[in-house]
Amino acid sequence: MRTRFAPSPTGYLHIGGLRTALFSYLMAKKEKGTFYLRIEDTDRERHIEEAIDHLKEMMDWAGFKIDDGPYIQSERLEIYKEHAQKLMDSGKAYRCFCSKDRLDEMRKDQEKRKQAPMYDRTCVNLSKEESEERAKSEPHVIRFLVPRGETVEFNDHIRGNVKFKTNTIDDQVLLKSDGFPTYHLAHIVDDHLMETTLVIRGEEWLPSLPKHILLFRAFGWEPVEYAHVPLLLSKGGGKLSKRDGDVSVEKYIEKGYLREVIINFIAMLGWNPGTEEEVFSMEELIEKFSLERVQKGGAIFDTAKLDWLQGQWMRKMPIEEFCNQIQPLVVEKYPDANKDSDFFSKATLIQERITFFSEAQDMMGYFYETPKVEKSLLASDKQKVKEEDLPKIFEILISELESMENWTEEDIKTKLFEAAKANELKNGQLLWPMRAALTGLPYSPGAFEVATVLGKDETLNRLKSVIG
RNA sequence: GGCCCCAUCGUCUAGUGGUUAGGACACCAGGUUUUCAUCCUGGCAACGGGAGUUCGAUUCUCCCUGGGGCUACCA
Repeated sequence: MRTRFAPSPTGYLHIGGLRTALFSYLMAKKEKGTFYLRIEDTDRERHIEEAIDHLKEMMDWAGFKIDDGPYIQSERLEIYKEHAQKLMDSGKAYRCFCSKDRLDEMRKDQEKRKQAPMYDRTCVNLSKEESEERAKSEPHVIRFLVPRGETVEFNDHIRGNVKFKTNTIDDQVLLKSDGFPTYHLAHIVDDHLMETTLVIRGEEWLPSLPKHILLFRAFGWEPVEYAHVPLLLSKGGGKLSKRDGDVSVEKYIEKGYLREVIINFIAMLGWNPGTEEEVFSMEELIEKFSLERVQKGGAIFDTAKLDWLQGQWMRKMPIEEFCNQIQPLVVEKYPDANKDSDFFSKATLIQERITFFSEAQDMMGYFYETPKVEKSLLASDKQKVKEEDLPKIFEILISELESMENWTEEDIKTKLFEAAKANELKNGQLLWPMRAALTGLPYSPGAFEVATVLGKDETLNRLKSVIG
C-alpha cells in the first residue's frame, strides 16, 4: 500500500484536506505501507513560495510521518511534456490553437442552444504538418482525444461501481500553453511513476474519474485504485469553503484545540468503527480504520462535538503533560508559579474543568494572588446565605479551622460538616461563602480542595480579610 | 441545461427483509453529602414521497422529490 497527500499550495490547509490526508495516512500505515507528499503547484497563479514548507509543518503537526517526498510538480515539467508528446505520437492527443476568446464564444453559443459546453474539436482535423508548423510560433495547448461511444466503468473503494458514457466528456487540456500540465495529466503521470496504489481524494473529483481512467488506458498503464471520500459540508449544506467561516486547520490550532482532538473529530466525520466508541488516538485509528466503513453522503462540519471531544482529551491527558502545557502560561502572569512545588496539585484541580490551555491563567489566578472578593458574591440566594448571616458564618469557619492540627482535605471536610450540623446550618451555607472568599470567583474547584492547596495560614488570612 | 453522486433524530452516525429503529453531541429535567465543571439517570427527537417485489419493507428495484458536486489553459 502506497498512498499520498497531494495538495495544491494555497497558503493554508483546508480541514477537508487534512481529512483526506488522514484517511490516506491511515490506509498506508494500517498496511505498513508508505505515505508520501506531493505538491501540486501546476497553477502558476496560485503558487505561493512558503506554502510548501508550511504544508510540511502541518503534516508534522498532524503526526503524519512522511516516508517520501515532497515531490514538486513544477520541478517535473519535462516529464509531463514527454508524456503529452507520447500521447500525441500515438494519436491520442492533439494540439489545439484555439484562442481563449474563441472558446468562450463557443461555450456561450452552446449554452444558448442548451447544449453541454464542450470543445468542438476544431483543431483535431489539422494535419500533422500544419500542427507542427504552427506550433513553432503560435501558443497552443495539448488536448486529450477522448474516445467516443464508450462506457467507462470503474470500481471505487467507497462508492462501488460507477459508470460514465464517454460522449459527454470534454477533450480535456493536458498541457497548458505555458508548458505546465493540468491536474489531470500531472496526477496520472505522477501516480503511475510514483507507484501510488490507492488515491484517496474528495468526491468533487468523481466526475473527472472517467477522464483519468481513459488517460491511464491511453498510456497503456494499469489505473491506480481510487476512493472518493464524501465532502465536508457547511451548515447551509454546500461544500465547505472559505466563506463559511473557519475552514483552515490553522484556525482551529490557534483556538487551542489539541491535535488529538482535531484528528479524532475529522476521522469521525464520515467514518465510524461500527462500535459505540468515539474517542480514538492515532494508533487506534490506524488499527481500526477501513474504507468500507466510510460514509457515502457528505457530512456537515458542525463543531459542537469538537468542544466535547476537547474536554474528553483534556481530561485524558497525563497530569505531567498537562502541567508542562499550562505552567509556562501561568508563569507569564504569575511568576511565583515557576518554583511552585504545589503546582501539580493545583493543576489537578483545574484539569477536569478546563477546555483550553489558555484558560489556565484565569482559572489559577487566585492561587497566586489574594483575590478581590465582591461582598455580593459571599451571599447566595440559592445556597440560602443571607448577607446579615455572614459575620456569624465566618466566625464559625475561622474558629473551627484555626483549631485544626492536621490540614488535610479529609480532616477539613469532617470538621466543617460537623460544624455545620452543630450550628444547624446547611453545608452549602458554610461552604459557599468559604469558597467564594478563597477564590473570589462564582465558580471554581470546591472549598475543601482549594483550602487544602492554599494551606492553613493563607486560608485563614483570606477568610479574615473578607470580613475585616 | 448536461453528466455524476447522495438521502435514518437539529448534527455525527449504528442497524436488519420481521428491532420498543441503537449510540454520541446539542437541548430539557433530575441526581451526584457547597458553586462551576466532571460524572450518573431520565426526557425530547429520525427511516423524504410514490409505486413495485414480498406473508412482511427503513432495508431490495424503479420513479419522483430534495440536497450536493462537476461542467476552466483552477485544483
